Amino acid sequence: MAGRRFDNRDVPELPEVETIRRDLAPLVAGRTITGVEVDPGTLPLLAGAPIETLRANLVGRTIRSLGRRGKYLLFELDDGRWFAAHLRMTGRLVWRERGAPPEPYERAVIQLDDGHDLRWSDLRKFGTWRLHASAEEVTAKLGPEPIDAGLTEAQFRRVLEGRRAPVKAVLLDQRRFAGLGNIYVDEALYAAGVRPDTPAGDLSRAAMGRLYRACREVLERGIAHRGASFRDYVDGQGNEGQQHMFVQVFRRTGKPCYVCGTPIARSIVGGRATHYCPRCQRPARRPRRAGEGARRAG
DNA sequence: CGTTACCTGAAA
DNA sequence: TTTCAGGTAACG
Repeated sequence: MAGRRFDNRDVPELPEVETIRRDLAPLVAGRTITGVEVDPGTLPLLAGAPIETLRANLVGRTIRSLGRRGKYLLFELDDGRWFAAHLRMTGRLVWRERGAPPEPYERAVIQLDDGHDLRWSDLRKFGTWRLHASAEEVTAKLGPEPIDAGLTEAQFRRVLEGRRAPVKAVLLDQRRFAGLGNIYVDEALYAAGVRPDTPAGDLSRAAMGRLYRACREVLERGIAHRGASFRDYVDGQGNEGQQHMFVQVFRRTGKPCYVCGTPIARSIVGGRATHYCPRCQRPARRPRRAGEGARRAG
C-alpha cells in the first residue's frame, strides 16, 4: 500500500539518473523554489554547510532546466548557478503534491511554487547537494560518457591504453568515464566478452572495440527500459522497469550463462563484487613480445 | 595503485 | 551476531 519496499540494490547509475531527469525536467522547468527543508541528521548531504546558507541560495530562485552529467542531476538556476544533486547509493528524488505523506527515509524537501515538492529520500545518507558557480565545476572532474555521441572508439581506447589497473576499475572510475556503476559495468564486460580483472592496457584493439560498443549498448538499453529504480513514481502508466529482462550476469552467481550454460562466477575486482561468465569472458592474451618487460613510465 | 570510511537494513 | 551491499572521497 505504501508502494514498493525500499530496495537498496537499485543503485542509480547513468540510466536511472537520466530517467529521473527526463521525468522531472518538464515538471520543474520554470518553477520557483519557495522553501527548502533538510533533516539535521542528514549530515553528508550538505558536507557540513549550514542549511541556512543553502536555503538563502535556493529560495526565490527559478529553475531554468534540469540537466545531467554522469550520475549528477544539475538544476540550472536563474542566477546562473547550478545546484548539483548526487543520489549515491540509496538516494531518491520524487515529485509529490504538497501534503502527500512522507516518503520512506525522506531527508529533505524542496518546495516549488506550484504546490508540489521534490522529496529527497536517502536510507543511507550518502547523497550530496552542492551549489556551483558553473556547470563546469561539476563536469571538470568527470570523464566522457560512453553514450556521448562524440566519443570515438579511438578516444575510448586511449583511456584504457597503458593502464595496469583492472579494466573494470577503469570503467568504474568516473574521472575516466562518467556514468557506469557496478551493474552496467559487469553487463558491458560480459557483452564484450572481456574478463573484468584484465589489465585495461592488455586488451586487444578488437576487445577494446567490443567494449566500446558494449558500454554504449548497455547504457542505452538501460535508458530505454527506464532504468531499474524509481519506476513506481515516475511512470504515470504504472509500467515497471525492465532491467531484469536484460541483466545477463549481475547477481546471477552460480546460475547458468544464457549463452553457454556455464555457472556465472563471482569475484572481487576493484573492491567490488564482480560477476562474469568464465567461459564467454576469456582472459586477454597480452600482445607482448619484443621488448618484453619494458615498463611504460606513468 | 589499492583500501577504507561513510550509513543503514537485509540476509546469512 | 556478523557480513554484505556499492558511489565516491580520503587516505596509504
